[in-house]
Amino acid sequence: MPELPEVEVICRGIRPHLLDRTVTAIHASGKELRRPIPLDRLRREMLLRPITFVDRRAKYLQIGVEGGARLIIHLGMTGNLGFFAPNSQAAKHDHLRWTLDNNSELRYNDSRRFGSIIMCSSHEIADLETSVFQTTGPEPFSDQFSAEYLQRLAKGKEVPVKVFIMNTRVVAGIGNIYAGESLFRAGILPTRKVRTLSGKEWLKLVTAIREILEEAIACGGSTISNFLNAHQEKGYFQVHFMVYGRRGEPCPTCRTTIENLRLGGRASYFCPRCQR
DNA sequence: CAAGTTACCTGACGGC
DNA sequence: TGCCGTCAGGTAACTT
Repeated sequence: MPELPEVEVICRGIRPHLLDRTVTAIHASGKELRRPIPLDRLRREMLLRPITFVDRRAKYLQIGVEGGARLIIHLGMTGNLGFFAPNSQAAKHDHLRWTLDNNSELRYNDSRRFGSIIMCSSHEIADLETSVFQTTGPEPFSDQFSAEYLQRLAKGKEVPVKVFIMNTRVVAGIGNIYAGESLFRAGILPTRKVRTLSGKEWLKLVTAIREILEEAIACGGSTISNFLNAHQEKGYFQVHFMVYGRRGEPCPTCRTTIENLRLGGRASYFCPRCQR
């Protein structure tokens, strides 16, 4: 489900409800996610400690508590976090619930269970960049993410550009939808081998990625089937999709029929005329 | 090493 | 109505 914009929208939605509150109880469904939920650790590190920050890094949410411990959540394909009133009915696939000191609840729901819940103690925080985030590349809005950086990394490589920008080691937060939409805006075919892109093309791509992500965040993310923000509201960036899911439809720019193929196992949509 | 494939899991949808 | 195959917003562990 969530790429960078959706995770950012969730982050902004839950932050005001969490800051300066404390967690008074934690309940789990008993089902495993990618890995077992470390329930004892969560209780030991989080309970009764005021929450000091709520942030996003790549597609991870980070919730810090006083004393330095940090909860790190990845939503996988179908994970979501929401805020709920006291005593409201739990839904199917709610796998983790944090009760706050005002009795409201933060809930983690994930039907496919590809997400992960990681609890870091205060003395594990210093090593985060070489542990949890070891395979996580620069943020797309950081100075480190530039045309020069991409061109250097791409040198001599045969990978299709869409697969390259979806590689979390190359850049954080870009998944299948926003990779495809960014390539359309940059006028670059998803199949292009990265060693063939010019500096000018890399710059167009960096700019397109930043614009698309910003616009998607401003729209509250994209709701394809079930993404909802922390207050169970839909995003609406999906109405701005130029190519994603539009096989057989006319290109919004030139009316050429949108095509579709599989790259790295993922559906990839493009306009064969606007993208070269 | 790089590049391609598979596995993890549930649910929605289309064809028959 | 139901059964079956295919696909889905991610990532890492495999294989080649």
